[in-house]
Amino acid sequence: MVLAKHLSQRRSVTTQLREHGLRMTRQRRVIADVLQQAGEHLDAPEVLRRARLQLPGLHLATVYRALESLKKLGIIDELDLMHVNGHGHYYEARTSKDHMHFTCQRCRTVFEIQDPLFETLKGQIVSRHGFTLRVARLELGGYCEKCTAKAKVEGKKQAASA
Amino acid sequence: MVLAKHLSQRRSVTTQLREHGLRMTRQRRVIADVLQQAGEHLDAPEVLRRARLQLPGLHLATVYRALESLKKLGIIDELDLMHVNGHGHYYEARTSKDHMHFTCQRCRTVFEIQDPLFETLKGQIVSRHGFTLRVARLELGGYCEKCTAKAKVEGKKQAASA
DNA sequence: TTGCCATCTGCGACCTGTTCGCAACTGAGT
DNA sequence: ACTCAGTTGCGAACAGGTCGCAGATGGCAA
Repeated sequence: MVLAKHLSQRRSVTTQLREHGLRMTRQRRVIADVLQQAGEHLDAPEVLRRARLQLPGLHLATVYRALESLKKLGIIDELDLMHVNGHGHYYEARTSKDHMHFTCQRCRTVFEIQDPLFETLKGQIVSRHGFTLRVARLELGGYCEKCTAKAKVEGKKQAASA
Repeated sequence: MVLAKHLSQRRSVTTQLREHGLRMTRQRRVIADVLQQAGEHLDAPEVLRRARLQLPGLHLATVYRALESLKKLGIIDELDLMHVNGHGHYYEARTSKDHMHFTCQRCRTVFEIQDPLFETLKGQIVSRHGFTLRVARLELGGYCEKCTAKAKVEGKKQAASA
């Protein structure tokens, strides 16, 4: 099942690449696989690290070039995750259901959120403005439930000691 | 009217800074004013250029430090605008009504979009997950209405010549 | 199956956007 | 006015990402 899924996705990636005059190379295949199997958002160095398990000579520049191509084809999405760790970017394979990302600015956990209202909102924007939508990125930042509680406790301590 | 608005906002900025142990300096005041008067999203070098009209010796590093402080206080927001021009960031003063940004990846025009559904969606996320929401950034990319039409024409040309 | 060539890769140098360390300066409380 | 923690200008440094090039390789045609 999982294999079949990957094969079918791979074939479609190959086709999509060809439609844009691009080739399916070993490097691009491995990089796309890494992202599809990860499920999670990875940064470029992490993609490199994982891809090198299968392709030891792979270079970071190639990873960036592949990510760029896959992004243009809409196969992967680029995220910032509120820049909680430097100014780098994160990448993840696009799935059928688009989701949002909430990043806790205290513990740095990233939560993936789905809400049908997101689809509704996107649809409304497209139909109202006549846009062709290719990417939609909703990123949220703040405190997660746990950290909201912890921050409240700390706030009281600080107030008491003052 | 405009002046009064600025004065009131400035006082509140000063207060907010003080609550965090920060001072209202000439530099921060000018930088905050530039952003509030611009209305539009500006990148750091553009903020520097405009602020230097009032404060010629201002340094880019100071601009970055001020933007960082104002961002932490929630007075301004940081945007990527789909990185249509390099990897820099854009900044804008936060207003009462949060809005979304659609960037045309062909002509690079940025459209600001408001939709009450955005507020609803944010509210729903907060209430469902117990998050404390501090920043919400919805960035969209694709083709604007004009460019969608142009791309269609070009697509036909290409198909005909092939 | 081989040959061909446009596309792609590894590599290191490079570039852009942002941050840092430090000495001098300054806002704002007393 | 005095004080001093917080701030600034400055240049050097840093991180993330891009580029140019020479050699390798996909994948089409014969």
